[in-house]
Amino acid sequence: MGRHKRRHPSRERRGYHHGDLREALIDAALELISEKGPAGFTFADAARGAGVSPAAPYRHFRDRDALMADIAKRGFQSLAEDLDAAAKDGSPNAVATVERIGQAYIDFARREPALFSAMFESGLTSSEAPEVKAAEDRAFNVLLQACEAISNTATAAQRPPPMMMALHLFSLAHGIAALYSRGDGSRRTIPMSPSELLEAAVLVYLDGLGISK
Amino acid sequence: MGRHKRRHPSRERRGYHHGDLREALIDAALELISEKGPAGFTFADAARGAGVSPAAPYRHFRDRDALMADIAKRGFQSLAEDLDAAAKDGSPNAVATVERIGQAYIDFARREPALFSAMFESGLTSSEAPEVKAAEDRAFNVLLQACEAISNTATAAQRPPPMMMALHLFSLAHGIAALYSRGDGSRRTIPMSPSELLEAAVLVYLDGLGISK
DNA sequence: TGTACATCAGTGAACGCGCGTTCACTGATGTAC
DNA sequence: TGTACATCAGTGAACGCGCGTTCACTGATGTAC
Repeated sequence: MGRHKRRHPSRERRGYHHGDLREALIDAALELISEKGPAGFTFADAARGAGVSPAAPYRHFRDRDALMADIAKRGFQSLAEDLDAAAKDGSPNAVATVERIGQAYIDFARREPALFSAMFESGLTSSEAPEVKAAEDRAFNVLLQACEAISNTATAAQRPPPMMMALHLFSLAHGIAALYSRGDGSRRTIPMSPSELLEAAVLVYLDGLGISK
Repeated sequence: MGRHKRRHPSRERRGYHHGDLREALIDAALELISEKGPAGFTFADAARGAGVSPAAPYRHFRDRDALMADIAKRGFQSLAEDLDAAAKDGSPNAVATVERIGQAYIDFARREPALFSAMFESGLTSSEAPEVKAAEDRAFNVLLQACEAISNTATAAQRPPPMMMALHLFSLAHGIAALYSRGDGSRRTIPMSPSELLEAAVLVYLDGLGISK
């Protein structure tokens, strides 16, 4: 795979020092997650993938869980950036903005299945990894703000609670992403594209709230 | 936890033969999954949990994956039964039926987090485990049939495609279940109950399709 | 009812293996003067 | 520019451990006659 961006794609290991082992370990771990799932690799595997001795990772991460937490945190940061870019991209109107955010969400799962499973299926709890939780909250808030914008433009009589809207849309996008969009072996096939499925769902949902383009 | 039903709760191991080791291994595995996630136990752990030697499980399962697949299959069978019971329970009208099916889905995730993660996050692919896929399809079809019933009662002009409806509602319920309802450490907290969240979402969605009670 | 035998479902010892982790070490790099 | 030294980021050997898996075995159970 190696589809995720590497910081130094052309840098080869030459000499005693690696140069950027931290990044190399993360890349190696993501590659292994792509192949065998979030539980499918060991600390020693990551070291091997980065071409260093099994003791080297301890210079950068306390243990395997710390490496996983770092990956999950980066995943949520990257997702937050994607959602934010979608939120700011053009914006003919608030409904289109919400649509784009949802599409960015399922697209992220398609492009980065290893990050996606590290974020949601690695068994980290938010109390163990508060930084991960913070990054996740940032991603959610992009959607929440878009929902607030919609709510504010609605007539007072039918103004939907933004938090509820955001939770509904987040759940919907997450469900489609996890079941039908993720770009790995656990994706289920359906007789339409995940993108079309999401688009239709969001339109129906917003229509149900009395909001239309 | 051991909250799942045991076949022989009172049967103690006494003597050379276990009596029902297959069930005991599954129970032990679910307990371990509850504690440490779907990747958090070994074949030997399951044997220990059932109180037998590490070689004993080989009489009943080819390997750890076979045990996991059996658990996932039972999970989907159990889910299908729950959804089916919800579909047949009372049914004042089709909308209420769909509501009950959704509630049964998130309730399953709450009650059986170990099964839920074994079903969706164990890394089994449908090609590796066709029986698991078949059981999952049975669960989905309960929802699909309820959607067909709704679609048939709608006026011809606004008759929604049942498959699309079912995929939307399944995704929504799955997203809420996975993020907010599951009864284990990876549940996120939100300022309302998952049940209320789902109820509101289904009502809004069906309203968007032009369907109301 | 008794006996001989087949089958089933366990045991427990053994094996090779790879893991996580530590340790004293050393090569490479940066910096003060 | 050169040199001495501190720090950094690796090595590689070692350890104890538990895993997956196999094997010949044996206790328990069922059945034919």
